[in-house]
Amino acid sequence: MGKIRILVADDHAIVRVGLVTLLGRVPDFEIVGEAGNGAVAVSKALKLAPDVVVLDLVMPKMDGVDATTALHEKLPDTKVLILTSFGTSEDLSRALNAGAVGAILKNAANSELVSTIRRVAAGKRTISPEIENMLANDPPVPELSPRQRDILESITRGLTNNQIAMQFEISPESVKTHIAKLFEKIGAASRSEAVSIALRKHLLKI
Amino acid sequence: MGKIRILVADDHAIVRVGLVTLLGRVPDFEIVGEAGNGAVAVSKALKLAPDVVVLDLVMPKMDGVDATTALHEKLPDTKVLILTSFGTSEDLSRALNAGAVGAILKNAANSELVSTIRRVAAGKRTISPEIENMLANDPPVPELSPRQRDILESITRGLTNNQIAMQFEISPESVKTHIAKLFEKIGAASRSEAVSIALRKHLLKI
DNA sequence: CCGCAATTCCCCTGTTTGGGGGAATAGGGG
DNA sequence: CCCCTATTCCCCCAAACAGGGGAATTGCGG
Repeated sequence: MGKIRILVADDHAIVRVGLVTLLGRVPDFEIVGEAGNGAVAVSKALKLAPDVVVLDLVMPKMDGVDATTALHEKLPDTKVLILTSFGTSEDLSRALNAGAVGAILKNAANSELVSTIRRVAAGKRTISPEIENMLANDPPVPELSPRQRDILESITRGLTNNQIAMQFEISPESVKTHIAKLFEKIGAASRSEAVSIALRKHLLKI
Repeated sequence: MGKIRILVADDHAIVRVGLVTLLGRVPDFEIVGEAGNGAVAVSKALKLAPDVVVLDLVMPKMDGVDATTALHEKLPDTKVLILTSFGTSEDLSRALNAGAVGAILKNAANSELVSTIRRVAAGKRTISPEIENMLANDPPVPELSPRQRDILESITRGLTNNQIAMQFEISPESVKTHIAKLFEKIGAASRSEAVSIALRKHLLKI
């Protein structure tokens, strides 16, 4: 009867202490390592081959989504559990598509976290009801094309169509076309609304 | 030689476990209570009269700024330390103006947190260098008037001047005036930039 | 190979915006 | 009492924007 070997990754030392303390009290759990960012999490996971990696979504160096992608590819048997303080449907669905087995909010009760880790270790996809709800009520917008992301980013900085055209060395007409398709994709009727959606849904890495 | 009596308030159980574990290991610290939101923090503080209240900035029921205001008014001898995961200059400066004695980021090293609590307990204003830096490089924008907030909120929802005028039953000309002054205040040149600043700086309670 | 999305460019048109000016009333602070 | 802000409203005008249409190229996936 082996213990469930766990690696925790969170950029906040206090959260790591909390996780280690909490999970360390569970008899069949064993914390095998800690990481303060996604890159360290991946490299430690490669050495330790834990059963479960508990990953924060927002971290410096490498975020939770990219870390999930890397872990899923290199360690298919290691289960990823996303532990996030809020996050949008976009973030969560990207992490789940990247191969995360579970997702839970940081304000979850301690017992819920423990049972979720047990389920995730067993390979059972486990999404907390709050997150399930979020994904259902606020479905993620379709992925943006690179150009659309560029232009959305420029709009967010307050640039005009002509300035954007100059920045990317394309005609203002093309900018207008990109913006029209972008609006349609994200469901915006104006640039202001587009900025609002972009920032609220974390459509940009800012 | 009394111990430093501490109340911790954070909506994440894991963070509270981390704080209790970490601070519990310090001989002259004593955790006298925990709270999961600002309202509970204030009511517990009133009963316990702790030396230091460690307050998260973002919490349900009552946020860190409002809790700081209440604590500063009712318990002038209790020192408030803001413990935030990110936060903007606006949030931090409001908390400090509300009477917080210190502010530190959640990604601070554990030893730094301990020494900061000791300094705060002694009444020494202690702002972590990162936060000091943030306040210096990104000074908070002046407070908005109620009407300006209303209109900024409407702009963020993507409404046009005419729609905003109808919503508040004023003329479109007045809307234009408010927007012009708003732009000047927050340093925006267009509505898109205004939305960007509003959301980034947490100018709206959204 | 065919379709579809992405990317680029063009036309026209009406609406919206932002900047400039001014002005009146009310209210808070020095 | 005077100043400054907030609030409301008015004028004019050039620039920017959104929506409608069309069209060409590339490249990917079925």
